[in-house]
Amino acid sequence: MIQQIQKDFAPWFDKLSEEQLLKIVENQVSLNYNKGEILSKQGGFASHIIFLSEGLIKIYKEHNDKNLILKIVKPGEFIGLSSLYNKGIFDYSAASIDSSKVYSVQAEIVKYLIRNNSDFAEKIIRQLNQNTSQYFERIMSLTQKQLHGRIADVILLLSREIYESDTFNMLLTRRDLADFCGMSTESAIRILKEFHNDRIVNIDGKNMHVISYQLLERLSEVG
Amino acid sequence: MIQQIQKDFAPWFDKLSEEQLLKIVENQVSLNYNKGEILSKQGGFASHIIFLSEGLIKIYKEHNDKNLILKIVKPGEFIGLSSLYNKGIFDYSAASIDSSKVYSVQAEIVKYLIRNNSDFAEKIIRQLNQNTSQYFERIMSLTQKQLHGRIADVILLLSREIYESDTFNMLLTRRDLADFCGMSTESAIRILKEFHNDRIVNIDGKNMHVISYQLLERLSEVG
DNA sequence: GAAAATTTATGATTTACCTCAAATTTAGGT
DNA sequence: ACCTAAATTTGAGGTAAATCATAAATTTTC
Repeated sequence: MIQQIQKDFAPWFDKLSEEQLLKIVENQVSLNYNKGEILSKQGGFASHIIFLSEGLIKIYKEHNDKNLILKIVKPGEFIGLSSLYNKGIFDYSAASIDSSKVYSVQAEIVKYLIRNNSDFAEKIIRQLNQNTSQYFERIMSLTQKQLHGRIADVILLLSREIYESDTFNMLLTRRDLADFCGMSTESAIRILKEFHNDRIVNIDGKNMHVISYQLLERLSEVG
Repeated sequence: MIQQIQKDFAPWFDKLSEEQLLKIVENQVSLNYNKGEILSKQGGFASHIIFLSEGLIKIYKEHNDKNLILKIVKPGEFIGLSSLYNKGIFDYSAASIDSSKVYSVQAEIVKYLIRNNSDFAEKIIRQLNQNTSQYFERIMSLTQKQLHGRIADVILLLSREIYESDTFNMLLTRRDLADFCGMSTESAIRILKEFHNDRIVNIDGKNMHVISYQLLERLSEVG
């Protein structure tokens, strides 16, 4: 059990003491989620930090029936870090896109580690800043680019950051894609088809193959 | 000198050792900026963290001739924290809205403090998460609300967070306001005038007086 | 394996907002 | 105080994208 956690968490916890590692093991629970299941709800108590071991999670904000997907989280990342010290309330919801395996660790333990292990604290700050940098990119994409640029951005993100391949099953529905890009589902569908017809990507259902990164980048650049 | 810094930075540095405080004093420089002057440029080296002592700063991203103001920073906050550990590059620009006084501290010193003072590290994380929470609100405002809701949001922000009064000189130009709300300058002007005519706010040049928070909140809510 | 529900798809219509243009006011520099 | 540049304002026209409507295809459920 300890070995498994050490392995999954490796880059995060390699500098922990035996005692600190034990504290985690004792205050953690392993959970499995099916596709579509909700891990946390916006406004709910953020008593735990979730570490994603396998699968794919979307974190999103809800506003007047419409959702905006803030981030797609892949294995090796924490979910809920930004709720630490933040009134103990999640300010977003999280749902499983694929069947996922997570470790749920008590937030107090993470705070304890931050206080007692400077290496860990530094890693947390590093991660938070990486997230912020991503959020800035998202803000620019969502507010300064029109539909084509935004769809180009999400395809580039999926290919490079999430699946790390030019061919992948994106799992996300057209609606998810639209919610990620801040547009209507119909618009997302139309532009995907356009990209397909223009031989920028090859799309069959949820299977996607990037034909021209160059064109996608160009679309991303011009907005 | 030390006294002045201790006073200005008080909530941040109250738990520092004499040695740590001295390290800051020795690796810091005090600077004054006039209205309109640029403190840091997107893409430039983030070798320093800026602590705002007096004045008002806007941090913004540049994209194809258009700016998006990410945040208005008021005294007591750091600028550039999110660039720590991040390739040493600022991912946004910062400019003085009012004449401002800042302390510029070497980033390495801040990293040193994070490593050697867990209380400080915790405060940094707390601040970063507070910022992130604000950015989430911004994302929702910018992407899910239409013009009226966004202008309502910025007025509420200025009144409650920045100037903490129902009557204030907002200093920001109409263009700044538009850049904050992700809309054209003309649209910002039109909606401000509309709010004025509808007796939601009283506007005379850059002087603003909030008449009805209730209506602003309602506009913010419905988007 | 049929029924129900969700997702994907496409066309027509509407609209919120941008862009352009041109006038007026305000601010900044010598 | 004057001159120039920048900021503010208003109107008209254009358009990107949302919404609405409806249908087909796919997935989920029992």
